[in-house]
Amino acid sequence: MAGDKFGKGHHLHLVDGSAFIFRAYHALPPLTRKSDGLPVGAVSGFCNMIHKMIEGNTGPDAPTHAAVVFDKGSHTFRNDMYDQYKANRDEMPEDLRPQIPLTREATRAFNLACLELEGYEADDIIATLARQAREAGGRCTIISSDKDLMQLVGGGVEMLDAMKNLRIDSEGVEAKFGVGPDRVVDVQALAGDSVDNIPGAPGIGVKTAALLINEYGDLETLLSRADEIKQPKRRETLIEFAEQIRLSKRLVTLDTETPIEVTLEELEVKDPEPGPLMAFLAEMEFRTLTRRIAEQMGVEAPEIADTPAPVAEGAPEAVPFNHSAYEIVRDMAALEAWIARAHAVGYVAVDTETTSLNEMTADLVGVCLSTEAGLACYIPVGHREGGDDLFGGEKRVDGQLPLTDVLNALKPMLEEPSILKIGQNMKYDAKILARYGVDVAPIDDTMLMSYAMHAGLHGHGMDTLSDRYLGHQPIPIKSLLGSGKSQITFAEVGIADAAPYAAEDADITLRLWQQFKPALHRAQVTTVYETLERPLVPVLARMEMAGIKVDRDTLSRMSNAFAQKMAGLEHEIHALAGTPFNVGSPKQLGEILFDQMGLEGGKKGKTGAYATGADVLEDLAAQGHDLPARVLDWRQLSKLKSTYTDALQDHINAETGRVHTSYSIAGANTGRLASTDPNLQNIPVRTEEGRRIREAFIAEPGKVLVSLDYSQIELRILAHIAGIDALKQAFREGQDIHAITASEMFNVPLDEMTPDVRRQAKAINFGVIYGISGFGLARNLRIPRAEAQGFIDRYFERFPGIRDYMDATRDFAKSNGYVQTLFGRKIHTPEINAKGPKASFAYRAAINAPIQGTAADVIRRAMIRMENAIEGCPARMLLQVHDELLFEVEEDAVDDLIARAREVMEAAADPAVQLSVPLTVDAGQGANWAQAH
DNA sequence: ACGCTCACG
DNA sequence: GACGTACGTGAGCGTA
Repeated sequence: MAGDKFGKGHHLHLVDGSAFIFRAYHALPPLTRKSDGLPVGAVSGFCNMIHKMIEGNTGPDAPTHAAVVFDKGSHTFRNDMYDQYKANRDEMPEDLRPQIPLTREATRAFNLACLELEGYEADDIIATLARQAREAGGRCTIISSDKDLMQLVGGGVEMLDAMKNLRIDSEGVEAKFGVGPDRVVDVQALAGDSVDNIPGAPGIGVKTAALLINEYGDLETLLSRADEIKQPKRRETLIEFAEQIRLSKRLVTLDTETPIEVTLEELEVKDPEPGPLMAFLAEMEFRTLTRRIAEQMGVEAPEIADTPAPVAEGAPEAVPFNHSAYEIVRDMAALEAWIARAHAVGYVAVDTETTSLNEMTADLVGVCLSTEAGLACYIPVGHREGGDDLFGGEKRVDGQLPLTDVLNALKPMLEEPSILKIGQNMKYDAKILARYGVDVAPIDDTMLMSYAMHAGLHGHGMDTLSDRYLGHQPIPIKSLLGSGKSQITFAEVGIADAAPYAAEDADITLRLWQQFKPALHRAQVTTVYETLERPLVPVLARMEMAGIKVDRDTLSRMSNAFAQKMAGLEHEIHALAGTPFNVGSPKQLGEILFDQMGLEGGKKGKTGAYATGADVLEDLAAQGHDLPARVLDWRQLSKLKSTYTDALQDHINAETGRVHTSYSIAGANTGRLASTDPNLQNIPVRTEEGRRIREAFIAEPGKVLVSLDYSQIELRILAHIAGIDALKQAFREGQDIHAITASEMFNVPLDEMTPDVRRQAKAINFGVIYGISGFGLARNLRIPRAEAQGFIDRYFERFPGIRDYMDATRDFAKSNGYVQTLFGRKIHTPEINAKGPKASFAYRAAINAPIQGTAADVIRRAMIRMENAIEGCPARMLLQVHDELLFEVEEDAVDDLIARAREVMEAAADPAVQLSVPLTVDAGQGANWAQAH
């Protein structure tokens, strides 16, 4: 019979592989491979199920042909029909994702045909093959319990629930749906399916649907005669939702004509070959299964090492760096070859070279790709002759492909969902390419991988990472561009010099990725990377590109006013000093105050200069000295003018009229973002004079700025983490948290609370978040140290949970070298076991990091979900200021935006973390940021 | 390049 | 018992 055409007497088994995987994943604990921590629980379960199935395939029902069928990709033709199809499905768990390709390998290792088809679900392939088997006169058994497949039963096709070992034939289907297999889709179309998000007819379930179909024969007859139905509700539903029901039917109906390129004859059952199967099982390190199958096959089980592989930190690279091996791409054939390489391996490291570090204005000069360690190319597109002539007519260097040709060729690859684009600080490259109409996705980012694994240990720039993890020092960019005044742009660097530098960056990035990818699992920060780092990249890129409108005239007027006031103050200060000096020089000011004028309390810092900080000057001013008081005023104005009203004007983009900040994702150790060029996270707000600078941040005509900020988020997180019932209750009841603290500490009833007592309690609450010390609190409250210590003692007495939290956090940091946020972010504290003041710093940072970091995680989650949540609302998210999000919204959509954004922010911890305190969000709106805040 | 000062959360 | 401190950032300025 072997080799015969499939037909009578043959029996095809079709396994719903994707269902196997999910069942295996959920049934088993999260096993990991011992040598490197790769998650393999689902693969293990999958192999056991396949093995068990093969073992049981004896006797008259044994298959002559078989295949395991998988879903491929998440987008199918059904999504084109209905964008909500399966839209309520959760994302695939992060530790399952890397196991998916391994299950394909497992299938092949068992010598089973492995089928999948882009754009189709496994069910469609199964439907197609089952139809072919039936038409050929053979039998077919579908190994699955998915009711969506029941429409295929009949005419020699049956289903088998492998778990319950239950065969389902036409009668079984009728028992389940109340109709025969041929009418299953009609019933499903009416009943809908919440799991797959099939809408169906509202209020009609399987029972009613079967009743109706049995009465009218089929769905179309039912719908055309819907007006005959007696029950008014039912009648109206069927008439009103007729189209939705028809759509549902199309969604549940399986495609029996998928273009699968395999013949039934090719699916003939073959015995597993010991070689490849043993090799795969051993590679997965499945000890028990390897031994058992080896015994059954009568072969020797391969040896599986029992020790974790050594961590290759700082190990020398396997492939040496060879700059002359990099290719300069100068023709389309070479470019196409590189694109083909990316398609072949499914990933590619990408790096762009540009004329400046400002992504909003930089021009593309070249693109680098790497698909393999040591193998990289440079594609020059924007090199120009240096030293432009008198007419400014810079000439394009010869030997470069036209920019548009290169972009047209690269765009499909850079946007191809099945090719992973790897970058170091990919937000930069993505923004550059976005300006050339390329939407890079999906991405991985070695900087963010390092941040997830190594926050607190070292920086995450390419040079640091290359040195540390590849033992290689990259070519310094300075050697190409020079520095200072004579610095040139990358466009002016000769292609021959540029290529090794540029291609090397892609090579390094790829090598780092190869090393970091498995290390991410070992460090158990995959979820942090996948949910808190990587998805933030496109969100921030869009915020930065949106920018915020800043009114130059407002700033300019303020600058002039500040300049006038400063001149007056400067005059007074010089008069008071009796001599002109540079008020902006702390050194000169210190000498004037403490040497010349002989004021008390001059303290020199480590550089030998007097300290003249605001606290020092305030003390002197409080003693009645005018000069330091004037200097304080002058300094405030000077700060506002130079840092804000002047500098901000230089950041207004000529094309957009807006200011585009850049957020560093891996800048702050705790998970907070940092804003640079310019920093829009420290625009003044605390003093009235400074606050007015926010009036220059405005909405476009017809739009409004809306600010939403978390109320007391860090204290709420502290109350949750440390489990302080009194504080948690106060938050639940929406009470004044500082007043409650004061009341508890000083035994003052709430209605007798004075502002001063409340202020002290507030300082203590914040002190706790910062890793409180008597010295620090004393300085902040300007009270004697002993008194401050007394406050702290009383606070710990009243809220012993705080002390427990601090002790537990310190102990954890000491034994693990890091602390964690509620979402699993790790912040390393390498100096916690040092001696001296360093340890004190590390201790306080360790106390603070889980609280600040958890708050940072929360708002990151909100930002990542925000774009979906406000879709359709004419609004854009512009800025993040740690606990605040600023939006620009069309006037008539303000209330809608506030409602939606608030909902996302308040629920941002769910479902990963169930906070025992509510998160609440305050909202404001106005024509400018001062009003909105 | 580095420290000081000060803006924010 | 002494040490030197509130946590996390970035920018502009003066000084070396």
